[in-house]
Amino acid sequence: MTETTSPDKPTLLLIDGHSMAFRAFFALPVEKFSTTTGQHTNAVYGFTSMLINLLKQERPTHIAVAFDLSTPTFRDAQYDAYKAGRSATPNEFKGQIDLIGRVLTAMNIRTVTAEGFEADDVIATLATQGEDADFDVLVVTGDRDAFQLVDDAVTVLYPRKGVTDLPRMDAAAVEEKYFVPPNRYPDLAALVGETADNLPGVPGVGPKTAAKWITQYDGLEGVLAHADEIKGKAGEALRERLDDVRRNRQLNRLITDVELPVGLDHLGMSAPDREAIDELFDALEIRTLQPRLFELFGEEQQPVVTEEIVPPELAPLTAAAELTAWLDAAPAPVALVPLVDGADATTLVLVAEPAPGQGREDAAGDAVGARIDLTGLDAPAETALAGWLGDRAAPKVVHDLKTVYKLLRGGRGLVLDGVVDDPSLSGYLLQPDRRSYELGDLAQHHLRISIAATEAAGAQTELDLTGDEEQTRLATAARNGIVLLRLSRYLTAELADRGSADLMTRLELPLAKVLGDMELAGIAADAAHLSALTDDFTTAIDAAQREAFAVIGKEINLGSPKQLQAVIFDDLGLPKTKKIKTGYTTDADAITDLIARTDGHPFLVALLAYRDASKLRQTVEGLVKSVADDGRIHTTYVQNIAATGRLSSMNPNLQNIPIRTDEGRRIREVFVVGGGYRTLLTADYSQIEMRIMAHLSGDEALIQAFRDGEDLHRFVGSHVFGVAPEDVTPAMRSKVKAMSYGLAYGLSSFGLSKQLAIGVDEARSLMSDYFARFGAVRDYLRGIVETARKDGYTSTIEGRRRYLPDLSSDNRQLREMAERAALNAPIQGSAADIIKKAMLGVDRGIAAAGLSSRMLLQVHDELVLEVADGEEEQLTALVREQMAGAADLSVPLDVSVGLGRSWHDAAH
DNA sequence: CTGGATACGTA
DNA sequence: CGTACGTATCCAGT
Repeated sequence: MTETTSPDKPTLLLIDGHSMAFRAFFALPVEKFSTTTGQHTNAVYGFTSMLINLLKQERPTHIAVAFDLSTPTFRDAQYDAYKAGRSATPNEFKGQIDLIGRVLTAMNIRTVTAEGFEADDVIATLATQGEDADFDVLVVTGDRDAFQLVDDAVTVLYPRKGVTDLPRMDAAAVEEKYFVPPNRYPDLAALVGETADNLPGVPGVGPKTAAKWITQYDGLEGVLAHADEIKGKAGEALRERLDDVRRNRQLNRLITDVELPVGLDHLGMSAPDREAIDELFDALEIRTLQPRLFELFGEEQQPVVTEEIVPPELAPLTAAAELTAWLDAAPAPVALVPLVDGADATTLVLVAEPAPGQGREDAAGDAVGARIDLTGLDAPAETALAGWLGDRAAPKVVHDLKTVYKLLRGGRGLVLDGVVDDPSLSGYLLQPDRRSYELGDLAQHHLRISIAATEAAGAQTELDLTGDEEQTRLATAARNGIVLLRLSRYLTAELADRGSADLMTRLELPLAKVLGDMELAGIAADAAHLSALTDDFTTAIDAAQREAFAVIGKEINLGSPKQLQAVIFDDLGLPKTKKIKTGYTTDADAITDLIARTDGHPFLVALLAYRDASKLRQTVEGLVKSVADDGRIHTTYVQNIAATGRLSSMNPNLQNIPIRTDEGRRIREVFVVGGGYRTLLTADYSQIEMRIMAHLSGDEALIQAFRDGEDLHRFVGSHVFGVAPEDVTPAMRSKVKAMSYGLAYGLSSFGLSKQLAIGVDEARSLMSDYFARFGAVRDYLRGIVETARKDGYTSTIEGRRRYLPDLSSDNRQLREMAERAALNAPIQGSAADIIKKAMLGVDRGIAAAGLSSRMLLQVHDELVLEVADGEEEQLTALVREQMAGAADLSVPLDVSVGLGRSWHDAAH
């Protein structure tokens, strides 16, 4: 495979990260490598590409990448001007080092640094350790000082040009090039000098002269001792520079005994974290490298522990006595994995294994498993099972609790309780920005094990399963059960370490069941009204379309931005709007602006009317499609999508039903009270985010305003504009309102000016007046970003974290995006915490009072409930109490409640 | 058929 | 050059 490494010896690959990244940076054109967000990636790409080549060619068994630290080294202490005179690091390079670090982490390659030392010293130390342990050692660096390490075991790969041409500098190659053996290379370098390190050598002395002297006097010491014997101009120059040469030699000696946090046994090669690589390479838009990398590590070479996980035999439990006996004997907690056929759970697979320390030392074989055929249980067994499932004192672990809960409750009326962990939720609390919480992804990421089937067992729906397939499904489920238990052990410990155990067990886990109930309930839809709306909107669409076509004298697809651009900017020759990737935007803001500038161009007016109507029809049609057989619409809430802690709603999304326009609001008439219930109730928090801001900032004026029940925007307006509250005009009020909300989003004066259609100067003075009056708000917002930058994350009032690594990015766009996210996350996230607590309170309150009313929808700051006959008053009081009492802030939480037969009518 | 880009609804 | 989402459509790529 390679010419110099022996196949029987382990190979240690050591890379000087900074040096090679820098080479890569200059080898590849920076303008050709950047992401859509403007992050330059040429060094990352070049470095990673080089690394993949090296892994392929050299097949190292061990690997490390050494980096310099920005802190001074002992060399700086010895020589003020060490490395001085280097031109400043190009801006485009900064930050790519961090990204390379992230690539290495994802590849499971250790990076090594040492305070007070350079990467070279780290490499020299590891190379020496490797050599002592009888490794073949390869050093990849653009720093010639490394030549001193070369010997029979150590070879330097020194870039000739770029980062792909890496000739092997073994002892013979060094000697051929520099006329001295490797161990004397630093002697030679001391005489010749090293520009890169700002170490001037002896003028007029090049490698040839230096080598001659070194050979003649047996090393640098000899040369210095006999300096006065050396004749000629070069000898004179040497005598004038003796101190420089001694200093050079002192500085270019690499340290081979640096104390390092890692040893060789930490540096074994392992496969990359596929998911992390995918995520990172996608983000960096260097996807072409993925196949090259994964080609190196064929699936079978991934660190698959599947075969090490021996799924336990599954004891078939049918009789009540068997069931109880098994459950009594199983160590806690029990992993619960349902097998699904269609939408119905047919079999439950139960797995348990003692935690390390809980059982025997060699606990590997102690896992136990059982399966329960749900279709073949007699009444006593059914009762025993139901008792255990509903026993909150019987600890269980499941993946995707809400789905399992619905499956059992909806399909078989079995109520699940006592779930102590769900990795799809604990994984989310640990890393709310992840995009997948599939069992396999989590296992790979957190446990470094790779399971082939990431789907919960039982995703298949084939009706006629052969026996073998059935066995496979059972074995997969059993294996997933084990993974579930181990994952849960890890995640639970991590959450506890962080102090977030309560957030998990007292908020998210119980909420999953509440959401499950809401999804099962759904909300009744008025079918007749839906079709009436479809007709109305269709009429409006047709009219608008006819009008638009009449103006331009031809028929186009009004839904095609491309065709719209051609008509608006070419045919009609109207002024250009904001530039976007595909030309000029035709979004509503821009069109509205154009209408103003063209004095109401009829095509544009018709276009907006068309857009409005078709958007509404589209929404209505979506709803029509999602009405279930029970005449109700069942949305799905996703508990682990929004990085701030909010819920999201999908299939259909009931959190974006129109309300702002009269026409749109009519869609809310579709959502009505269902049979057996009296009315709908809506309850929402007023200005919850502003109240949270007042609370978190501790701004006395703002807090007092809320306590006094003032009209918030009027109050703020009176302070900002310096007028009496009653003299605040509607225009002033709306400006202040926009600004107040904008602040929580990191709004800039530019953004404010654009939104309010005022000058940037006016926007800026508006903001400074605002902050002059509400200084604590400014201090708070500033503090959030500082703290987040320091800690790496933001926190909500319930301790929910969001990690924002981009806060320290040197890419301005990325960094500023992270800063705005940091401003918003604690506010939006705290609001999410509060309404989630309120939902739990309402749910428990309803149960405790024995009411029949139920919660149906959550829309971030609003709840919609279905009220049973005669429960209006009690429920109103209960909801108010629970929502208002969900947090103890320094301001009251105002809740407004409305009743009505439809969502529209219940608004207030 | 998939995915990016665009547009737009909500809090 | 305002956060957080989900969905529909068009269109160019596979």
